[in-house]
Amino acid sequence: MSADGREGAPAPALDTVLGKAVALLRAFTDDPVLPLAELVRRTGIAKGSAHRVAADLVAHGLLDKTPDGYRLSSGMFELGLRAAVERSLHEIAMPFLQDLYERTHETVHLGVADGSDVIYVAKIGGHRQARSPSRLGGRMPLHCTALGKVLLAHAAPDLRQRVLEAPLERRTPRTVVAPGLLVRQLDAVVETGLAYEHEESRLGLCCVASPILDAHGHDALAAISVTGPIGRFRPESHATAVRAAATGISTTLARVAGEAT
Amino acid sequence: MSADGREGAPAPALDTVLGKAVALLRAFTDDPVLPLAELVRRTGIAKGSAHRVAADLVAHGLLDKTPDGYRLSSGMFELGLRAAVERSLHEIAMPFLQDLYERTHETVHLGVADGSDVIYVAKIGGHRQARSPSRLGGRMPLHCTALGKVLLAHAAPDLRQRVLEAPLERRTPRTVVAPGLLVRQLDAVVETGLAYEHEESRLGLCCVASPILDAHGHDALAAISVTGPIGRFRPESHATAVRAAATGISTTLARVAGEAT
DNA sequence: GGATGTGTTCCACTCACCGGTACGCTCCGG
DNA sequence: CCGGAGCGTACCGGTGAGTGGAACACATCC
Repeated sequence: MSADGREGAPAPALDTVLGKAVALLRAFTDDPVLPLAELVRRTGIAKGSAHRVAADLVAHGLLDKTPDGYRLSSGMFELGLRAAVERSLHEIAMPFLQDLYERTHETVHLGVADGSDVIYVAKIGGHRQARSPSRLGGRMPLHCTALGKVLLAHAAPDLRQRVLEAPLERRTPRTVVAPGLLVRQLDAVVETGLAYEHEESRLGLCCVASPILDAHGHDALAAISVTGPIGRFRPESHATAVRAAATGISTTLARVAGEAT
Repeated sequence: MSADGREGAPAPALDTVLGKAVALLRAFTDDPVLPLAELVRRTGIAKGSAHRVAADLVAHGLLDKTPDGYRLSSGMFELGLRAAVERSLHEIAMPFLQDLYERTHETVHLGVADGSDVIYVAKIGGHRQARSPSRLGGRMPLHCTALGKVLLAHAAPDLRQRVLEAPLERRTPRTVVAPGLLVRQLDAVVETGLAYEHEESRLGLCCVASPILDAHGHDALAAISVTGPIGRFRPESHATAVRAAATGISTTLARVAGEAT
């Protein structure tokens, strides 16, 4: 990561044990295994403390200790999967994503917005899947993926504005970095219920996405997309299928949960 | 040696902040949202402390506070998905599970052993899926599922012995609760690389499973299964497909990671 | 050989954490 | 209308868990 725009971490707060613990857990972004020194560097916790807290986390089964560092344990994995909102979304969406995959045989994504990023909640792909930069639980900037553009288009006005005002990071030569162009695209997304991406996050990849809306049809709870290599994959030809799946999930979700939000 | 120490009863240790925090997080087993009083009841933490720690967890983005209680947040979900081992297993296995689903159109599971339970790491199912008792991140006893029997059959001798010595919980009239019979089944599993379940965890459901073995072909890192309703689903007819997928995952896994455990 | 990066242990200070106690609230049945 | 039960929240003095700097042991690499 570089200079980040992390909204999900409002306050590090390492003056308390809990703060340190969370900071340590949050330090695992891309690299799967981190040595103690790297943890100290990323979190700014004193070496002695980091050592002890990390050991405690291992004792509690949230971290594993390996010969060359620490890593998030399977206990952590298990805990995360119990998260209520994401789980019900996941369960309801899965059959639809499944259908979509069978129809297209390309990589299918389910993502939610967090801050100015999209988080990948589910990913379905076969052996010949396009080498997409997405990982389960991973993040990508909103503005450079189809999934993100859908979420951004339906986002609260202040988030949309904040993203547009900040400099748009260029991921590839084709990434949309002109705010004006992006705004026009977003408006089109709201209009059509579809967003496209042409090699804007990774060269060789393109993508269609559609929003999963709440019961009122206003806010986007999540979004789904289909991704494929630029050669064999024509996003337009799967647009209707993606949109159909998205509305299917939306209505099912609305039917199941008439109470939460 | 990978023989882990994780017991079915994870030591809470609530004499430290971190212990309390973990205890609170671990309290979320089945119910998605728990009121403070219930948390106090389950963990045994003093009300005052529970209140404060829970509030801290909310501040750190690991819990959400709703009108009627707390729940694991999406931040927790995100964190969990970053767990190294499970993620790479998940990513590698996914295409194979996908194939399996397309071939069978029945519910496909990927699970790992933890203590005397199996934890479901992945679950693929369509709209018409059998109402299985499994949930993503959920647990079931090893002895009453096909997935569990596979894992148990390849488990370290002491775990196997420990499970067999303890009384085997009866889930349905057909659950195998006789240790002698279970031993014979487990031996057959090692022999054939396949385990079956006939309405042993839930009436109306049956299941085939096969192990994902490590590079040496001894220990089971995980297992996969196909589950279907007793009426239309004949587990034997999918046995070879399941086993083929399992060995496919095993070899791919061995090829990718020659270093980690 | 020193210089640099690690992980680990030790220990006296101190402030974050503790939990009993008390208060306000909403829902009950009487 | 009122008591009581169960809930969430707030307060606060005492104290021991947590702190982090310093010192140590071990691998590398010039």
